[in-house]
Amino acid sequence: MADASLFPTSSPKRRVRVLLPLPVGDGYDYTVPAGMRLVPGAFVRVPLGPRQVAGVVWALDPAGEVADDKLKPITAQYDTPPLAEATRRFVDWVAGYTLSPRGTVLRLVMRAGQQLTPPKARLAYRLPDPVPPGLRMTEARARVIEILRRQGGGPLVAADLAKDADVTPGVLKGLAAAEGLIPEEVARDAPFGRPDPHLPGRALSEHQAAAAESLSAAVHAGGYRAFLLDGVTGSGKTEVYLEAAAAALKKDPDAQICILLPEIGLTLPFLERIHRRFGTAPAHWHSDLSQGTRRRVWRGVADGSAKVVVGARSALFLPFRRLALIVVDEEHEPAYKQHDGVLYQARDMAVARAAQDGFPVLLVSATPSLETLANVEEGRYDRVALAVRYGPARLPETAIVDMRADPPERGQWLSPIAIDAVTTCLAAGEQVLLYLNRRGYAPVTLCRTCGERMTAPGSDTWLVEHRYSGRLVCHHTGYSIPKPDHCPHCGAPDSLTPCGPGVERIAEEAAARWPDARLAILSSDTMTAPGAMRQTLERMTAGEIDILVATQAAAKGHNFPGLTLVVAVDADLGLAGGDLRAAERTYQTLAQVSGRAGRAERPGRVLLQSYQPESPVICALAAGDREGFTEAELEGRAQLGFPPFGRLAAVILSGDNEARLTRFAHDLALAVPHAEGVEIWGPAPAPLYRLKGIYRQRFLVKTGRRVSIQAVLKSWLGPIKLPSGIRRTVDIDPYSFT
DNA sequence: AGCACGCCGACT
DNA sequence: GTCGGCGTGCTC
Repeated sequence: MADASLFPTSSPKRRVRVLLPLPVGDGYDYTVPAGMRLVPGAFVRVPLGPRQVAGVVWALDPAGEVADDKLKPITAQYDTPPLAEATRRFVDWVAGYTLSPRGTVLRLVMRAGQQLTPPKARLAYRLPDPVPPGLRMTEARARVIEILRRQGGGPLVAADLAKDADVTPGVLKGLAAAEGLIPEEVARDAPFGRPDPHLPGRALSEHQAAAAESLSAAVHAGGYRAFLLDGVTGSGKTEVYLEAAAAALKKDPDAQICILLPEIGLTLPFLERIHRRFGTAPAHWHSDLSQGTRRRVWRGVADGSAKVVVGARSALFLPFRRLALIVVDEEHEPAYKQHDGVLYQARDMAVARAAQDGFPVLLVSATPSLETLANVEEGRYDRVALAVRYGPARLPETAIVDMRADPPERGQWLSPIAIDAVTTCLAAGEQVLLYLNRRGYAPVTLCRTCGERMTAPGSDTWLVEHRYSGRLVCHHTGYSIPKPDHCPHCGAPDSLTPCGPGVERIAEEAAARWPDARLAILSSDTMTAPGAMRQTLERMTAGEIDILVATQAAAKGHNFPGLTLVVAVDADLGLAGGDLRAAERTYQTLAQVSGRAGRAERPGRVLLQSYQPESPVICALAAGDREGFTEAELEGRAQLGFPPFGRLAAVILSGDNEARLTRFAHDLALAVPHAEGVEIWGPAPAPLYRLKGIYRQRFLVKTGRRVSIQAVLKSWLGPIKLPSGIRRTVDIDPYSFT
């Protein structure tokens, strides 16, 4: 028998649970190599099959079912600060709520993966203190030392220092050799500035000051509270919530603040506004940042040096250390709903995060969502109202044009009343916005000879004519073809006819009617060049455009001082279709578009062209009666038990084999649970039943508000194995139903 | 998510 | 006879 002392009994290896940013659920167990000290939240590199992946230590000494001898050791630990406990708890909660594997939620936090490797170090120089007295001085050396002095002694990156002092790198090397400079490696990334909450903000109106005061008080008191900051366009909501952010920073200089915006709201002017308020540029985050910026922001948030973070919905999943306030601007925007991967509603997740961590959350909108209004009514959220427009601007006057009584000429879309209004407006040298939320020339193309409706191959989607590019385009699949001369179905020549209007067609009509007016189209697809959209918006602001024909790309947050007339070409658009939120969304969009008119001294005018002028949405808009509209909508939803009075989830099954898909959907229907407060409808063909050769069947699940819809779904779907070739997605709180 | 293993069509 | 298509399944 061997001497035991030669073979030291290895103490049982320590085991940790590592969550990986992969759809492998709860992660795997690994052993900890000797000498490695780990805390929960530590970022580590681990072997996974043949490769190495980054993950996060989720638990120390987990109760592991996997045998010890199967465990591999952790490869290395990253220098990144550990993921804060609050952020880990948030990942767990989101996974549970959205019924997604934890790993996929962690993937949202870890993003591209390269954040973990520190940026390349660069050579920098610092001034010794004191500067050695015997140092031989030259003019060049004096300039170098002067620049460093002004920067508090450095360190400054060598390349920048040489450029600023107008010296060659040799001068720096020589100085360093003479010990007049101390070389140092610094991280390449520019550090984030410390925001100064004490800078004077913009002067606030009485209303703004009062609102800012109540929000700041809540921030100061600490603890969870949800607010709706409710005010019409132009009432100065941004200034108010920036004061709340300042209050959070005054209370705790290490606090972090997350300001969420729809992607489209992340404009340079907005960022500059925040820069001015805090004296330093905020960190900003969205889906197509460059790799380097992404890493800089991610690391800045992780180490706590980025204090004010402005970003699109995914910013909510940054690795915050000390989140103290979340602002969700334009909270009603459907853009907060994530549509692939983990399906989440960022606004709702933000509220959950605030509740978990115990800090305030501000939802901001001129046209709040019904969910939020219901929460206000039931006392869960506090409403802070900003009723009065800041400055000289006034609310526009809104009128309905009954298109049945005042129809446009055949083949045209502007009614005589609207035409008169535009003509008058142009004569006065003022600007007009013709709003139609439809890209392209015509939404439908059909053959006059055989009646064939042009669709994308393998899909039920229509091809939209774009005259601008001379193509027929599918807005859902991206498919596009040059517009054919002959009907592809019956071969008849010159038989394809555009049906209905898009912005291009309205622009054509306007150009013919007002040939002298300067006209521009604003929609996402006429703006292919980067910056083209911004350029058009700037020209509009500068008064270089008389008539802007625009989709909702123009609806958001821009200020056009010369704009006095908005015509909603088809105010009914969006009301059709069985979408639960159609009316709400129509109301919000049209209200936002209306808000574009008359922001300057002149009062604005809004014309809503409608074929159903008695519909509640149109009437409420014309009367400016948000309360009335809200009441009616909420009443309708309450009767149906729809959100916010019940919970809703969609289960979508998809696959390329139609028969097998349908069969499986019916099998699933047989297993539907029958329980109090649970209703499941389906299967039914989902909207866009066939898309790129993939068929989709849908179930809708509705439960009472007290029922855990997640538990219902788990017990129903959990035991049923998915056959191959069929995919299943579960969407809690579905928005578009598509 | 990767990556390997595994079972059926067109080719050096 | 192989090369390779991507369906299926596994990674502590």
